[in-house]
Amino acid sequence: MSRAAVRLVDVAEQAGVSLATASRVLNSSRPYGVRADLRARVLEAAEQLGYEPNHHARALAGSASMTIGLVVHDVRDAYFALVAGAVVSAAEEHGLFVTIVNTYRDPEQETKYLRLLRAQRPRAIIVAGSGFRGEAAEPILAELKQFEASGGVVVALGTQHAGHSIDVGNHDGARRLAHSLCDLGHREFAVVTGSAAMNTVADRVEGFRQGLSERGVELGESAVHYGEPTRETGRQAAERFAAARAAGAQVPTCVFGTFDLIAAGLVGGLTQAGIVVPDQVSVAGFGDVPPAADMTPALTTVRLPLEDIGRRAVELALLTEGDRQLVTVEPEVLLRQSTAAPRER
Amino acid sequence: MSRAAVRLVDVAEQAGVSLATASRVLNSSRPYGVRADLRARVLEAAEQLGYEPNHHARALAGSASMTIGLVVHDVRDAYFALVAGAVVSAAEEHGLFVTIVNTYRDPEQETKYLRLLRAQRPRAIIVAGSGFRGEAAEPILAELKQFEASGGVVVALGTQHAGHSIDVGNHDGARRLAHSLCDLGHREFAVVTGSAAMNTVADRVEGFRQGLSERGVELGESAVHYGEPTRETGRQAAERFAAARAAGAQVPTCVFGTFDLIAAGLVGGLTQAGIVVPDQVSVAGFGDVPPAADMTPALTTVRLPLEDIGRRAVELALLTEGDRQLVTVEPEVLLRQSTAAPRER
DNA sequence: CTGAAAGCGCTTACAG
DNA sequence: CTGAAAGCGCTTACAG
Repeated sequence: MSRAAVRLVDVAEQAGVSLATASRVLNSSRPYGVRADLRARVLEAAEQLGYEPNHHARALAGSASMTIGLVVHDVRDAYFALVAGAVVSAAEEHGLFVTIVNTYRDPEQETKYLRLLRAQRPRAIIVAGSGFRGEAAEPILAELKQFEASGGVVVALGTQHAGHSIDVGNHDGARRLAHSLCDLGHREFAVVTGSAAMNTVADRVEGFRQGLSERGVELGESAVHYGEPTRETGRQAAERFAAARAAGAQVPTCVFGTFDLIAAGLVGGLTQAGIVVPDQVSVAGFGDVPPAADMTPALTTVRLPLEDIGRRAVELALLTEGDRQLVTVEPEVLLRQSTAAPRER
Repeated sequence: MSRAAVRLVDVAEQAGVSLATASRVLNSSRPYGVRADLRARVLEAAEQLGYEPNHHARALAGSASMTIGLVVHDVRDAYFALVAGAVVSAAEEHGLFVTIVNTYRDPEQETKYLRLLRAQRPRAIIVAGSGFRGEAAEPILAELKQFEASGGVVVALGTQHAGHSIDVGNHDGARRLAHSLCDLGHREFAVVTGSAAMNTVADRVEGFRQGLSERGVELGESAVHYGEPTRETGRQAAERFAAARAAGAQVPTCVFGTFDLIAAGLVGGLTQAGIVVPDQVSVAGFGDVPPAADMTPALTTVRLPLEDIGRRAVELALLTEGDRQLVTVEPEVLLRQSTAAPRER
């Protein structure tokens, strides 16, 4: 119960061996390093003293860092919470720790925290944010490159910043969803989505458009409504649809909210306006965030295999050499009660 | 673009000053430490080289660690995601990083990760789990004490393991909820909750019981149903109530699910069994987890001021001396559509 | 197989 | 105000 933490010297002393020997035992490097009796004495001493090696010293002395940096927009967001959970679980299996930073969808914050993260000298940085396009992405990319240049590994989810990347299935998932909806009989669609500057948004919209196109349906640019990835955006869009409908305008039979939250807002807004989902309009989301299955009606959506993604991300993070990898995963379309065949008119 | 990261010597060299001087400038300690021109040169060199100090070296050399350990049951859980988000935000404001570990509601895991966390030498450990009672808690407590003995600070949420603690309001929130429900006219209650071994459960049940008692209503032990904090537990309980009701048994007019998820299951199960909420039975939850407000009917629940809790936790984590603190926060009862005055019989 | 010693990148008394 | 030097707790060639 001394004021300071137990050090390796303390262990070595108690075991009656040199520092080097104690270190070798505790690092379980090669199997035949240390004589059995010495090994036993060291282990016992460590156990007895409750010794826990100082990671800082370890990292400084050259052994690989035990931490992984995880960059998300906000852990409070269900999607990122699931990603974070998967990464933390996978990391724990490898004895690694995960340090989380929130960037709040702000490129400047992202750059700043990436830089601060470098100071921690994590073994790898996993960028789970949706990334940005164009100019905003440049300083971020620069930070990532510098991290790589100093020996760190970068894993990007859903985008190809730098380093390894995992295609989480935004494009492919939206494409498959489009197929399913067309197969249900829909031909007139609208899309309500987040900011065009986000990769996630662009990927989902493009994937959806491609999927429709493969079924012979064109999605015009005017059918895509950009906003924030929030319930409110969905609700407002719903009100506009309802108004247009009341005014006798031609209205889509199916609306795709590219985030479950948007879709939830759409369902709420339409219902409130007296439009029955899915009888009059079908609504689909993306993400399969927990409440999606429990909404009324249960939300048709796309599930990304987040657990799988987390595991793969950590595996890539552990790679010490070799070429950049590009991993793909299989998204899954979940047809539930918020979509149905369109009514004849 | 050398292979290794930029070091302080590199900066000092480029600025033409000694290591010590460079260090002083970059640590912005006392304002009048270094001559202005030297200071400027150091700053410029650092900027130019993209220097970011090595935290490991810093920590080893004696400056306070920049990381906080956060122990949760599972970040995927909405409650913990919100807590984690709040802690990460607050930490970022102080330039600190948060390392998250998941314990999966398992005392052994918790002990293990607490121990591994010690190796990271974080400045503080915030234990956000609901904690355990009795024997299971002992090794956890021992780890925490050892961490404190070696100079770390411990902050416990919702329980008083060791170190500072924040009473997150489980007891008080449930107590206030009981008042509100009694004021609505209810006199017959049932409680559906998680495992009795969890502090959260015990606190909420006890608080609820006390609140009722203060309104002259007694809650018998047989009216409390223990299970898991899941939707399924709620659903099953609902089925039992429905069966009892169909059999003509006396049934409570109001059921309190001590977790929103349980309450959601209760509402779902009751509705499915043809019992209308709140007309026939009122249901209340606890937590105000995001979907709560958007359920149909919207769920009456208790909101804990998680943002506030996160901020206070980080403040306590930063305390370097002084007595243990016990912080209290103000939970809020949110009366929504899932509760109403009981129907006369 | 084992130990003495150098070195990782910083900070901080201690001299000047 | 500034610099040379010791030391933080480890790991790892290098000798033995």
